[in-house]
Amino acid sequence: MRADAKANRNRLIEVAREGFGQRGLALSIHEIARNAGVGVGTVYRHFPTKEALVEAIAVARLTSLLGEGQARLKARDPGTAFFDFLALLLSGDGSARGEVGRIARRARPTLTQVAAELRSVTEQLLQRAHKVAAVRADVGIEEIMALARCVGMIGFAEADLRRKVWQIMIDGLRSRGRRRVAKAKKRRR
Amino acid sequence: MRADAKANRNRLIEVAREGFGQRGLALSIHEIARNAGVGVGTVYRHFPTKEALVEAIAVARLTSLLGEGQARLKARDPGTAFFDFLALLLSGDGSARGEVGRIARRARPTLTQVAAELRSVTEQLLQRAHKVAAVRADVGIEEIMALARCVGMIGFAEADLRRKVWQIMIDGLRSRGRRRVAKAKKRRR
Amino acid sequence: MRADAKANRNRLIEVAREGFGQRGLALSIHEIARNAGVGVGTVYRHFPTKEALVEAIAVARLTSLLGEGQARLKARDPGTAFFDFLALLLSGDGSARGEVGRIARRARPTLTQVAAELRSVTEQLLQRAHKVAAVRADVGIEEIMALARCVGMIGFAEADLRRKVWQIMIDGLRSRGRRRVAKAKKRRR
Amino acid sequence: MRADAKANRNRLIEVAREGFGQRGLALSIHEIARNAGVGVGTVYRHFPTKEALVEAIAVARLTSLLGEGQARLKARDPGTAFFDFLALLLSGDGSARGEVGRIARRARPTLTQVAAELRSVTEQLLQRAHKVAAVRADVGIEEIMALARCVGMIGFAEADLRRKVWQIMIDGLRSRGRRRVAKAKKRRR
DNA sequence: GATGAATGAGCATTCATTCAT
DNA sequence: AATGAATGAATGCTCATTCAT
Repeated sequence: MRADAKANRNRLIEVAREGFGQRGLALSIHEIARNAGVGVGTVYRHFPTKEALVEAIAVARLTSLLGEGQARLKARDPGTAFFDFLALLLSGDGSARGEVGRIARRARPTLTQVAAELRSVTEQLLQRAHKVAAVRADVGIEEIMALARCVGMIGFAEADLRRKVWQIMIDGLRSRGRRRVAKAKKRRR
Repeated sequence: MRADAKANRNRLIEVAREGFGQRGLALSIHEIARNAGVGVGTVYRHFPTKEALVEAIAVARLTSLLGEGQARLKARDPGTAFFDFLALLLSGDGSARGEVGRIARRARPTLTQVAAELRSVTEQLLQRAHKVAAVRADVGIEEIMALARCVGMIGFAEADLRRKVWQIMIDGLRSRGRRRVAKAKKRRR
Repeated sequence: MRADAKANRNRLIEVAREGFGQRGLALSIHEIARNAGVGVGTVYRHFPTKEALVEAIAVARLTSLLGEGQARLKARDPGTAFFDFLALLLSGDGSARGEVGRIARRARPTLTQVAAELRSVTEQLLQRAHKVAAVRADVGIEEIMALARCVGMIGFAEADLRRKVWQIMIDGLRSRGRRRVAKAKKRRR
Repeated sequence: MRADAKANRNRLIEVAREGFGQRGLALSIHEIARNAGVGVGTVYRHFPTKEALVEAIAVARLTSLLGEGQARLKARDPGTAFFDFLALLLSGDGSARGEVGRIARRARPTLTQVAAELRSVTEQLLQRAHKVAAVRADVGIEEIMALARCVGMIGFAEADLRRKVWQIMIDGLRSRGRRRVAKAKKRRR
């Protein structure tokens, strides 16, 4: 039954992530339970409070991003590595949006820890990209994190908006020589 | 009496806008009433539902922006006019954030109407700026509106994040010749 | 409508007192509301938490006892005055029983204040009774309050038990000369 | 395996008795299970419902008292025997308090049976004490049982109150000749 | 017009109980 | 026999909305 429980837990995180992405924190635990096909008690067995569930979602997402980032630290082309990773960073589904994000950002040891590591990896990727002049020289880690958080606030239902903003941002970050190429690609879309 | 009622209405919009900006939709009508110094009944006299109040806030904000935009249509320098207006567009206080924005965006005739007009004015300003090459040629009205909505989602409490993102965006929109200047200014900050 | 509200408040205290007396803290606010013929919201309008309602009940009861005690301070016969008052003190309906009492006794300014005054009045009545040797000399205020609290824990549904214990206690408190008379009366029952 | 099960059962009764004494019926089965170092399922294997557990606790306690009482039926000094037994009767830990007692008192064959036997033994001890005039003549079995139940309602956390009331009661029950001695002892405390 | 008392649906959370492993 | 995951009814409490004054 361990396996079943684990499956339930993952199912819940998945269902809740989608739900929060679409409807924000207003989504009730009852509805999450219904969508996941379990009773409310099961949700509470896995996550003692709604906030704990939100945190679990955030930790899962950041941990996954962290893995992706670390994998790219050894890539041949630092520019590609950075921009590919950035695409992932900006591809959130809005589950971090608004109040959800605010809760998630309340000092929660695990989350804070993972967030710090993620930032660190991002910074390393950025520095490597800077070295080959793939990124505008005047853009630092602060700017990158700010953009990521900003885009993260765009909701699930607005995938189009998200993609557009994200394209503009990435495009704006490339250093000039590169940008021309990027624009060319974009035009061809 | 009319004057009193009108004053109450404006007072309510103002108080509610601030409140929603800081605390999101979780802010209750009771608290809004208390902060405005009236009874709940009075809030409901002016706005039949909470959503109606949210819409009124959005309409008030967009109407004000619309006025600012129209005034800038006759400006001498289309570049300055556009970027000044953009600054206003991006200076929201986060009252459109998250759930608030979602409600406001539900098809509501008045709001839709004002939003369309605002978009039209913005487009005109953008075109005028394009003519003098003040803005990157590959940026269209869609991109501008997307950026504005995205930044609008950043909450009140995160003014710093907002300013940073906004600076990066505006900077990224200038056409190359101009940008150098902008960057120079920014560096000196 | 002030009057209606006041009536509702009193009705609620009355209904809740009876209910808690019979069923203890397990009685839900929903049931109290139903018994009082109002919605739950109305209960919460008058008492912000369940504990506040419990406190209100206790304060009402102690305040009433306080009045009775003060009125008896000027009585001609201190013995009769004391024992009559004691009868009131011991006539609680069990609403202070068990957990209810424990909550009520948690440091709550108003309640603590009234309780202190009640104790003071009881002490004065006891001292006056001591002067005419109506009460056993070795019984102090501590003993009286202990007995009162103890009897207060007997539930509503056990009025018989309450009366019996109470009779034994009062009887045991009289000084010897008096007791004989009391016993005689009791025998005649 | 039988032995294990038996040990578990006793462990549960012990743990639950303590817990209920301190926290009342609010104590959950989960916590009892945790404190006893078993799973909830094991609790339910031994006691089909929470009420059954409460009853088992009461039966255990009364059975133990019954044994003590029977042992004292042959004592040389009926007065000492009676008052010693009374001390045990009044020394409950409050696990019968409030709601717990109410549940236990709901007609439950086993419990009712044991309670009747306990009452019978107590009555015999009382009668023997009456014969040597150790107890006030006007006190019957009803009074004794009433006092015992009353004191039993005083909670664990209020050991002082319990001891005080208990002292007063026992003191009040002695016949006059004896009481003087008792009082003397008490004074010396 | 304004007020605030009343309403009750809805929410997060708890916990006795069941049952697959 | 024991375990603990799952269930869902029930509870305290909030809040948008209505309506008598």
